[in-house]
Amino acid sequence: MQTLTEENYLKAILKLSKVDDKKISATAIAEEMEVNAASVIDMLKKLKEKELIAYDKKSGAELSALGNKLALNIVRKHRLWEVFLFEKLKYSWDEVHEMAEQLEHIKNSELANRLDEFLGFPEFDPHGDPIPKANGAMLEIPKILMIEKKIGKVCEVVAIKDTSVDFLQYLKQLSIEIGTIIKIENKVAFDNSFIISVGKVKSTVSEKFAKSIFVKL
Amino acid sequence: MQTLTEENYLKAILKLSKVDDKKISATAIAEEMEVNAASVIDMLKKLKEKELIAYDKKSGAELSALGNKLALNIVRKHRLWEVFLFEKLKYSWDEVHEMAEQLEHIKNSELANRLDEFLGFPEFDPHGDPIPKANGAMLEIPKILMIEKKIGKVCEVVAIKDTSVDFLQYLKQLSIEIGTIIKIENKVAFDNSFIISVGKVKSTVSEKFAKSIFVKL
DNA sequence: AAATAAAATTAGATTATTCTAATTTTAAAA
DNA sequence: TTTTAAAATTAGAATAATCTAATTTTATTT
Repeated sequence: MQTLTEENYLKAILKLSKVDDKKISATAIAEEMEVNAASVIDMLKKLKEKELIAYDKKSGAELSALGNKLALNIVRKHRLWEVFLFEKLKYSWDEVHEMAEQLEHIKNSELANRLDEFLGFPEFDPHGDPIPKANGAMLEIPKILMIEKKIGKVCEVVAIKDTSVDFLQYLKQLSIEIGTIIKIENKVAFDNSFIISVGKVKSTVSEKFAKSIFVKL
Repeated sequence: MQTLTEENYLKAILKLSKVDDKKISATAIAEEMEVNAASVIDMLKKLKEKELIAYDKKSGAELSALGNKLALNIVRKHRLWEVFLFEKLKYSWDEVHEMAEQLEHIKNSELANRLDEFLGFPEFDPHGDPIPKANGAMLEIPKILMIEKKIGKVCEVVAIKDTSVDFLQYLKQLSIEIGTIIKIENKVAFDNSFIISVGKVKSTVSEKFAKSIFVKL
């Protein structure tokens, strides 16, 4: 059985392993989790002891088969709870993450599956991220960052890369949600900002914005 | 903000305050929570510091107005989550308590009310215990222990006093749940056991059993 | 290769909660 | 009232997770 803290480390390592192929250093984990690198080293030792990860300073941290399974299951629970909060309790998408961070650690071997069934086996969470199945399978849909889209293209929002409350609230203000159709009206060469239209409303958004949102390929 | 542990102490003190008018001693709390009395003393100091309880060895522990409110809210969340697990996720009543012990500590100011609304404002949890309202009000229905009922009486189960997994599973086996009608067929003077019938099935149950189940007054 | 920067690690301290093993208080019984 | 038992308390240690402040390794630049 893992503690809540161990689970959070496993989740962070899983997350970092998806970003790119860079080695997962203690420093990277420390930054991701906003803790001190010294704390990370201690925990990596512990997780290695428990055979949930492999770790040496040369190649960094890597989840073992078991560690990967556990981490995926936490992500599964996190995203299922998000769907519950969003669909059933009518929370907005900028509110669900924080609660799901707590709910994902509730222990019961059947809970994820019961919740999954109750929710009608959803494929995606409210931010468009795929929900891992019980066996760890995850449906990935072809998507690219909005920044890759050319001027004049019309695209559909399928996922949000930056799920911070600030960004999600900004999106809500712009009436952008999963499924929204956005047209790339123009790009400003000066600062790489984008002029987009959502319905009949035109807005100018930053380069950072265009890198934070996924659209259908 | 209270830690999970502090919340559990408050809950225990609330529970003990309902049992009878005996003073709530450190020892009583230690027994209820299955921890060492020394640990209890430390925590009582802390809760007193935070003005969540009053405590001195002479009169024991007592919840402050704030402490009472917090404790009631935990009970409220516990029982609402139990209803969710029972009604929506189809867990059986002997399974819900343990998960609700975890879920009751999820932090979000609106959560209890959202859950309450989603569940249709239930009055009782799966064990027949009343669910405190947002303002702390709690509907108590007139009930007595089955042991008080005379031979020949027919009574309706309205709540379970002993909600241990062992007892709940035993009840499930006897097809007894909230709302079940039980007839007191006879009592055995020798050991105070009860001969009861549930539907067409007669069973003999112990005195302990008859003291562990509430029926409508 | 020497200098510098970045990353990893160790040592030692801190906080929250718990424990055991005394010790002190209080209450109950003889 | 002395004795005994129960309850409360203190002191000191343990565990999990964290931190700061070195120190050591490794990598990068000149």
